[in-house]
Amino acid sequence: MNPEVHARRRAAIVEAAAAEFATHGVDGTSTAAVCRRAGIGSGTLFHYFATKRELFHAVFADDLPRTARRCAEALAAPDPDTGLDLLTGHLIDELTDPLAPGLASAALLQANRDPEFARLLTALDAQLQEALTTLLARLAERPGRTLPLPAPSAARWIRNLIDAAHLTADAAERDITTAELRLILSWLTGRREMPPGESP
Amino acid sequence: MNPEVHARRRAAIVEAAAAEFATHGVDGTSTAAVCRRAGIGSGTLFHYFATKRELFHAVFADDLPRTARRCAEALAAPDPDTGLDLLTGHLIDELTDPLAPGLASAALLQANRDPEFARLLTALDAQLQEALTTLLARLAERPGRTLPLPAPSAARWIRNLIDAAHLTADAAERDITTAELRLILSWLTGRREMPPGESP
DNA sequence: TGAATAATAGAGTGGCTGCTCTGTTAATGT
DNA sequence: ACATTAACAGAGCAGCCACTCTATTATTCA
Repeated sequence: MNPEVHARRRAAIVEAAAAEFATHGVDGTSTAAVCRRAGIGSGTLFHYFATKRELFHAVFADDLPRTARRCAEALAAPDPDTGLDLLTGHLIDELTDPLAPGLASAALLQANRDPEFARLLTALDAQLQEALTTLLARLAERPGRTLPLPAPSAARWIRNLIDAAHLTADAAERDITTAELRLILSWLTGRREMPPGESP
Repeated sequence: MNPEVHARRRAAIVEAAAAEFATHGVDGTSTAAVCRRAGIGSGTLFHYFATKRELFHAVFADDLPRTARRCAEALAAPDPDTGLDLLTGHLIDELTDPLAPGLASAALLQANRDPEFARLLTALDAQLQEALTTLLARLAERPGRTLPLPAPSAARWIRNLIDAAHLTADAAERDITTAELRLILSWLTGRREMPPGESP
């Protein structure tokens, strides 16, 4: 089969699986449910993925190259502040994905008992951590700019904060949440002025 | 049977269940595994709890009165800062529980599909949210004390941050994490000075 | 064209699960 | 002492699950 077609069909299965995993968790999702949502037979599912576990991994593994590209773009920005805004902007945009909270909690649970999956998550986190740390270190070198925490710690808390926002994502209050999140991030990155449009 | 004995045996089962749920999740935990760990037969388990779901609820429901007591103590403190330290201190102490990350992620997943459990978690969160908001509002009334966020928002971010710390709890870096957490909390509560023992 | 392989469907299977049922022992109240 | 109820064990059951097997159709390529 044309490899492009193969990739597209595989991606469609992964998408259906992501929706099921997000709402029912890994163990709560039956392969039959994924097949129904994807409109395929079970034989087809196991033709593309050897096990349910491998299917779950695929949901997250597909994010690796995208994250890498975003990190590279942010690091290539002329200004570290611009790069940070770019990177955190992407992360905040992902808060609008209604599947995000469910997937995040399913992933955390799986990481507790699936070392291979834990390594996958670690790789994803490490990409972000490294890019954020580099950008923050560039900021800290600027005269008159001091960070309240060392660059690696600040980077970790930026990730923590965004993870936390994911977990409490409430559609009704998302605008407030993201505005406050930006305010806290501006403190973490040592900015004196308020973000544009804010006047508390 | 003596009701005290009944309560003690019930608690022992809940404890065994918590350990299983934390490491394998709700769906990944079989009632047989809980029975083995608790050293009882399946008949006994279902004599104390009608369903597995009810058993899982019990793991968290037992925290309700304890949280209520702590909130009352914090609100009764003479100084809002002292009350906040008391409350956040308890929350930070819970980071040392090795079961916490697993239970937290299991709870998040369950809240997605079990409305009754979601209500239970909401009740737990509401207790904390209310107490924190009250204490922060008292702080904001003080002359010369300004909070970077409104009291309810600040309260929510305090909970968010601690939840996030739970999820990323790493035994090796816990001291660093809690120290940094305290620093961020001192900013969120509008304190000017650094926490004692810190000199960045 | 024809052979080889990929793609797909879906019935079937062995194993596990939550829970029930029955029987037995211990505690309690009168 | 005795009746009643609580506490407990564990065999058994109906249902579900991940995955396999077989058969059929589509695609590729020499």
